[in-house]
Amino acid sequence: MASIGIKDVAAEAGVSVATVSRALNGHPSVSPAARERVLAAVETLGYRPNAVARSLRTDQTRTLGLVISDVMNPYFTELARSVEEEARALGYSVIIGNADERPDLQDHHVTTLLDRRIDGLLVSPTDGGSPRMLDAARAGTPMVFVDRWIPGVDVPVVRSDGRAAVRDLVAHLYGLGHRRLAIIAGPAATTTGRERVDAFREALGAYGLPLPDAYIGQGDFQADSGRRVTEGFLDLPEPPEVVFAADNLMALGALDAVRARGLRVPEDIALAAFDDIRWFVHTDPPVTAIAQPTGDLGRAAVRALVDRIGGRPGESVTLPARLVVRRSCGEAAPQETPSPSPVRRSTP
Amino acid sequence: MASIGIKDVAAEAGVSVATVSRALNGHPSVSPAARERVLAAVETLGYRPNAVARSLRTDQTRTLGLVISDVMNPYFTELARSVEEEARALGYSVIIGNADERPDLQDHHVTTLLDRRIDGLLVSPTDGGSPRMLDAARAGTPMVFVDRWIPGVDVPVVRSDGRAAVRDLVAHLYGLGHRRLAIIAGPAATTTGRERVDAFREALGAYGLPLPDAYIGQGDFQADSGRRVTEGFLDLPEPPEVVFAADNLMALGALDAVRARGLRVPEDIALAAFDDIRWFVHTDPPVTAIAQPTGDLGRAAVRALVDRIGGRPGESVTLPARLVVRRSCGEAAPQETPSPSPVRRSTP
DNA sequence: CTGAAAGCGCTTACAG
DNA sequence: CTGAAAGCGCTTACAG
Repeated sequence: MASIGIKDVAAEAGVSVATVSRALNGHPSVSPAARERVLAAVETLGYRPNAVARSLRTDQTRTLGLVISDVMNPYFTELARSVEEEARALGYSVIIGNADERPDLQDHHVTTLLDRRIDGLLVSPTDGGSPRMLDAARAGTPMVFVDRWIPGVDVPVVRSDGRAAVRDLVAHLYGLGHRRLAIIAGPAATTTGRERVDAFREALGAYGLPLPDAYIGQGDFQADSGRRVTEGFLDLPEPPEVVFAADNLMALGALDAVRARGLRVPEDIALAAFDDIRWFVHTDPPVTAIAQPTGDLGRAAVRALVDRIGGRPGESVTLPARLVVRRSCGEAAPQETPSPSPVRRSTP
Repeated sequence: MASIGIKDVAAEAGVSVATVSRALNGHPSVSPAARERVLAAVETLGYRPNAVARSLRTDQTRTLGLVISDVMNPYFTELARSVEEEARALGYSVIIGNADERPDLQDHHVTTLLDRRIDGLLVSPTDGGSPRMLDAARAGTPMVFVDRWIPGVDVPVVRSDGRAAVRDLVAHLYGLGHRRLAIIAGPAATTTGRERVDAFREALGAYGLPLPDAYIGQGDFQADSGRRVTEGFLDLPEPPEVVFAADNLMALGALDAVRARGLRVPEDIALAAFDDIRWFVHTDPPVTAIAQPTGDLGRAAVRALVDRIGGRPGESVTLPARLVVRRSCGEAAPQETPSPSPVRRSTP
């Protein structure tokens, strides 16, 4: 049952295991004849090198770890996908750890990944970081933060800046006549959780609008919290006219809550969300959202990490997000054509 | 820079590496005193065992490979999540390979996973299977198919049977007065691609309804194909009254196409989908769909695989899917309350 | 260009 | 209960 190894290949080809290894790794000093016999032996035996053994010997696994807050969030799903694509293009595999917004799970995955000796770690921290993660960063484990980061830790950060887009959003809302604006915030332990509130407050300030505590609902980036917070808003003596959800899942929850009360968007209450997803085009009504350049973020993060692994600096990247106006805040937006498809047929 | 190893711990604790290993692996024959000193040394040194070395030695990685057709498909995202959860509960990690419905990518991932010596492979095949995958199955690599499978390969299959739900769907559509029903099919190379068409045809047959070729559009389970096929349907001299998309992504594409033509669902054309997702509650209109017990599938698949790894048989499981009627096929369905939340507050 | 040999960090019979 | 030693499957100086 023992699977066939390099020794079997060597025997079959009539050379030493050293020569087999060299031939397989494209080492220059291998005679064409030897190389040919090795390749033939590999073929007839169906030999496949054992990556575990190779990793132990070379001290590199050609594997990247990606710890994200929540795979079920379409934003992170897309991020994970672009990370895997770029990694594959650069010759790496990626192992995803889903923290589910839980610090304990995040720590579990960081530990597991480190134990497996991944070459580098990409993380979108759920909190301020566990000791294990902080230690790893300090110890020099190649690491980069994506989307969210931990202040004070010397690690490149690849993220998008939503400030300008949030300003655009507030301008849009103000222009529509809305004055009582509320936000469903993400966890204060996350940078994105804090920043989106700050940006929102700042933008409101520019219009002389306040952001009272009652209009800041504490969510956790998951749908249930969006529902709960929205119910709270609706119970207020003076409910807000607009709810801005700091991510798309909480917007889903908000939609649930509004619908459960038999209310309508945007007639009874307007809704906007951070993170754009394809379904927002087809929701009732289509949801105004702030879109991040997700694929670019994932790719840039991988490049930065691979740079670090290679001993190069690894640059931090900040990309702008942009506002996509639809109908959930009132007033008809221009008809949106679905995103163009490469195989799009022109039909009459 | 060499990270600290078992030798360092042994030195610190004043014992041999064998004792350190035994203490750490909970081997019974270790004196309490020795165990204590080892644990203390581990603590002060911050030692973490090297999983790569351990795997080489024990010939097990405690890792499962999961090759799925498309992570961006919410159905598979949820499947992946439940797989990871159950695997973690059983002490395994999982590495996900995203085939993106491409046989070549699927093969890439199967190869990479096998090279890494995962203990078992979970796959939802994109096609009839590459030689590598078939060989692995034949060679006895613990393996189980989830959702899709390959006929003739002796591997347990964990999937859901949608036949009854498709019959319910057709009954629903027929009851609504629809007679011209079309389907956007998945790739014929996949079992689910074929089965859903068969089930649909069979159910139509029970009502004496035909399924003409013109009403079978060939999709690939991705959104663009849903759009393309739907455009084709709409261009027909006699377009169908209902479009049934064999997965949720193609339903998205169908929605795009219908909207781009300025038509409305269900007034101009009805829509139903295989695979239910949370957003279908909030789309315009809410989409009638067939829901699979996704989480149960993922968990059952992991259990079957772990059984195989342990030398046990590993049982095939078939779970029923069920129809969720909403408004996309016409006639108002009863108001749907969002799924109950554990933290749901009762509000006035 | 090629081979013998050491060694990566562990685990585990084998003795004691 | 404990240690010395072999060995998992590779890669890579070191000689030749």
